[in-house]
Amino acid sequence: MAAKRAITRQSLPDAIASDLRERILSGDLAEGETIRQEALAEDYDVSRMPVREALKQLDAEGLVQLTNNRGARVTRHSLSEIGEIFDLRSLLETDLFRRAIPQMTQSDFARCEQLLEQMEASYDANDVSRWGALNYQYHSALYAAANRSLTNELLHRVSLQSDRYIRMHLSVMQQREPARKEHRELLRLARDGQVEQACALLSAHIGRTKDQLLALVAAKRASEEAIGR
Amino acid sequence: MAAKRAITRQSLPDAIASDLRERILSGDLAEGETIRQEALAEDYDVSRMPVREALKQLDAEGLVQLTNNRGARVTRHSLSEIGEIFDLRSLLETDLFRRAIPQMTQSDFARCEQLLEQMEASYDANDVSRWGALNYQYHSALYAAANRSLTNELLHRVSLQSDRYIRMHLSVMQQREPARKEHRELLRLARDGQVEQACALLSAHIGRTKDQLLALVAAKRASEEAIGR
DNA sequence: CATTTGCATTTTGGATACAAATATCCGCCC
DNA sequence: GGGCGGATATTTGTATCCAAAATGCAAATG
Repeated sequence: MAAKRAITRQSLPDAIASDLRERILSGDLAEGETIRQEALAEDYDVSRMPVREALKQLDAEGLVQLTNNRGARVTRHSLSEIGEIFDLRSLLETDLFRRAIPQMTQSDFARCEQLLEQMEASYDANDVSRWGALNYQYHSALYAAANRSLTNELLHRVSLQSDRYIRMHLSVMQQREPARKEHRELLRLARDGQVEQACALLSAHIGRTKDQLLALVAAKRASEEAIGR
Repeated sequence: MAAKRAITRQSLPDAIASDLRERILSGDLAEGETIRQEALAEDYDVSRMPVREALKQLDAEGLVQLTNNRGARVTRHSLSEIGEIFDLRSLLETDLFRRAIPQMTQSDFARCEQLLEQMEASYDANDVSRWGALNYQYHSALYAAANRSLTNELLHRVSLQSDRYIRMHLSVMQQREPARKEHRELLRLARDGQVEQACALLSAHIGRTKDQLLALVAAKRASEEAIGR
């Protein structure tokens, strides 16, 4: 069997969870879709047990919803929940950024710079999945100096959710140039130690993404609704 | 249709997870302690499988740490991490409170009032476990009007962690009267719609708890250290 | 003809059994 | 005498099997 790809260092449930996560984030598994354990087990050529643990993990991450004897569904967020996700990102990220800026060193700046370039490259190449990962890494690098592992972990969870919707619509988002500029500007303000301006820009950046995305998701759902009936 | 009389008896893993959670929060399972699946399975008179799922869930909640073939350990936070936990609470709770206050209705206030009384009663009765639950419920009730389920969920996770340390030291905390007053004051400010003052007080309240607790935990660890060597 | 009840199928939940991985301990070599 | 390596024992991870729960369908009854 191919696809087995000895990730042997990672436990089987974790490997499966990673793959499922990617499938959900990429939209391969759609919102609301029910997941049958047995089918997955067959797909991955393992028994249902590791699949169950993987699902449990994703449930904890909020990507799927596990009901008692009724299996797993890919979570579907309401528009207001999607908005909330971005508000949470804004809240957590500005807090991190505010703490990080005074602690940032040259190597932090260098790493951010590097990620920024990779991110722009992946964007130009239309590699959505890679862009999503890099976008998270870039934001993460901005906050690394804050040295706040728990907050970062929380942010990671939240970002997983927002990534789903960003990636779903990245191709049609008109934010190309503005976002690119904003990302650079964030770094510049951080270098200059302009804490409050930097946080304000970050907040605006996330807020703008939120507004754009909400409009796109709303439109998409409206059209799906229209087809559905 | 009358709201579906929730017969939803919780699944075995959930039940086990609840009990384990309580044991960890109450300090019955100490920090750093290793947990053996088989021992637990025997305790609860079930197979190891539901135990595994329960542990996985607690791992996701951050109460235990699961290493590959080396089993589970009760997580032990550094002092700075404990501080971070309280900072997170402060961040999330002020955000919720700020959003909630303008939306609060008479029934919200009434519910808060009621919980406040129960909380004080349980405190007087030295019922630490009950106090912990009520304290969370009270804070939760203050934020219910914000209608932010995801933020609440995140807060719940974070609060689980802080509860551990609060309950560990509640008996020796000298915050009895000040805290009681602050809790009442929070409600009064909310009633009066004094958003910023209320949030400032909330932040100060959590900050004070943090400082007190950090001192107590530091002292406890120092003495344990001294005995240990 | 509609509604309800019972049966069958499907799907998840849990237990036992077996395999893999890790830690421990003893003997051996340096 | 101390450190290293291998065998054993303990513990975790995975698979298969059986039981219980839910859904859908069909038949019977009003």
